[in-house]
Order: sequence, then structure tokens, then C-alpha cells
Amino acid sequence: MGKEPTGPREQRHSQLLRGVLDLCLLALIAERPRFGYEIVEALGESGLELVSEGSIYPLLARMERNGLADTYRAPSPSGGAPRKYYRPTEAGLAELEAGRTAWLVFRGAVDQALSAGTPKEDTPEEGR
Amino acid sequence: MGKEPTGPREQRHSQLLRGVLDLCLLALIAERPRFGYEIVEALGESGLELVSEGSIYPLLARMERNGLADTYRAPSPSGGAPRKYYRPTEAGLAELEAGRTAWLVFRGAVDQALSAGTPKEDTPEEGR
DNA sequence: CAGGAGTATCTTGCACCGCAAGGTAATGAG
DNA sequence: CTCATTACCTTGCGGTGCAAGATACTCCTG
Repeated sequence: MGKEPTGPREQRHSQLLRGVLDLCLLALIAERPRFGYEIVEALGESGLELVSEGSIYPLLARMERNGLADTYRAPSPSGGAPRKYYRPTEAGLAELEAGRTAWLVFRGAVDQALSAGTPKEDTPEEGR
Repeated sequence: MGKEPTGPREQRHSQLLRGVLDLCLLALIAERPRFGYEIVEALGESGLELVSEGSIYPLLARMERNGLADTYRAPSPSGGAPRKYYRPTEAGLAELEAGRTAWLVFRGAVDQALSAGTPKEDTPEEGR
């Protein structure tokens, strides 16, 4: 077994996350205040299982530094280090809204680009 | 004249393209052989207008180096430098297929993650 | 008390890649 | 020749996901 430091498959996943991971975090903490450890699990349930702590803690810190989120501490009820809960600021909510729109536009563009060169396709109307 | 080198809005776009741009190129050259200059325009028609030559020429070269695409030269019929046409190899087609699947999975995961914390939404189903 | 396990946060350094900016080359018109 | 157009290529910067490792708090066991 060659020791492959991040194979080519999961590498694509890392690249795909760029530009969207911060929005996912904002959406999650907009639903309700959450702490880092919890967010990793929540992302896993959405299908983003490969996201690890090394990614989100720096990202959360950056969002706080940029005024997109603020935090408060609370003791852990399950025993352990105190939790640091994040919740979006007004600027964070605005960024989330803008980001959602950007994502929808981008998603449509990629879908269309990837539909080029498909072996069997009906190429439906586009004039509507 | 505020010289703003890439504002925050188009910056997100750049990050979003990562992990997907190569697939878009593969899809375009899988449809038919194309040359770089043409690809920029084709991407623009898909809604990815911000993709510039500085992005795709290095990317095309990388794909050729990695055995995902091969090339041939042909003179330009409209007067100008000779064109370099790209077309996918077998490995490139396989990569494209794998990438399309990865994109669909990722797209669904992000959609689900972003649907968290939406202000007003019906949340159609979701297990009762 | 000491030690270990589980929970949770934070930091460092690397590697990847899109892109602005600038350069090269070929062709045809004036 | 010079200019315009078409087309390709290269350099350097900058943002960011992530593996790996360090830190800290709490509870349990002996």
C-alpha cells in the first residue's frame, strides 16, 4: 500500500469545497448557534464527510475576524473543554444571502457546461 | 482610481471554479476538438464569463502533461497564429465521467447544507 | 493524588490552482 | 514597414483546505 498523501479522488473534493465551505458554515450557524465540533458532524450528515477540524477552525476564526460571526462560551454538558458557540452577525447573514445566490448561478453554469459532450442526451429546448 | 485587484465578489467565483474547471474543459473538448481561445468563449456562453486565458492555458497544458488530453495543430482560417486543438484521451474521458459523478454528489451535499437556516422555506419533506 | 480517556479548540506549514499582467508569434491590410 | 487581429504561453501573487500536532478541560478509575 503506497502511502498516498491525499489521493487524487479526495483531492478534487478539497478543491470543490473552496468558495462554498464558508457559506455552509454560515448556513449552519444561522439555523442555530453551533460549536466547531458539532459543525463537523452536521456537515457529515449533509454528505460532506471529508471536512475535518483543521479546515473549519481556521475558517470560523477568519469569519469572526471579518465580522461575519460572533461567539460566546458555554461549558460542555457532556464533560470536556468549554464550547465556543458561533452565530452569524448581520453582515454574516447578508453574506450568506449573497452567497446562496452566487451558488445557484454557479451551479447552473457548471451544469450547463458539463452537459456538453454527453454521449446520449436529448438537448431539450433552451428558448423556453 | 481605486485599483482593486479582484474584489470580494469575483474572488468567490475564482474559488468556486476550483475542482470543476478542468471538468468543464474536458466536457467541451469531448464534444468536439477545440482550441484555447474558443474555449474561453464557450465557457462564457455557459455563464462562466469570468474565466480568462490565464486560467485555461496552464490548465490545458497540465491536462496534456497528465495524459488526459492530446493535441494537434492546425492553421487558423481567420488569419492569425496556428490553433492548437485539444481532445480528451481515454483517461480523460474516464476522468470526466468520474468527475461528473463527483460533481452531482457534491452539488447535492451543498444544496442540503445551504438549505439549513433558510428564513422562510416550506422544507418540503424531511421525514414528517 | 495520578493517570487515562473523551471532548473540544487552536496553530503551523504545505500544496494547490485561478488569475491579472505581460509577452510571443503568425497572418493580412494599409 | 507598421498596425490590428487572432491565438498561445509564462510568471508571480494570493486565498484557502487540510494533515498533523499541541493544548486544555472534565470525568472516571484506582
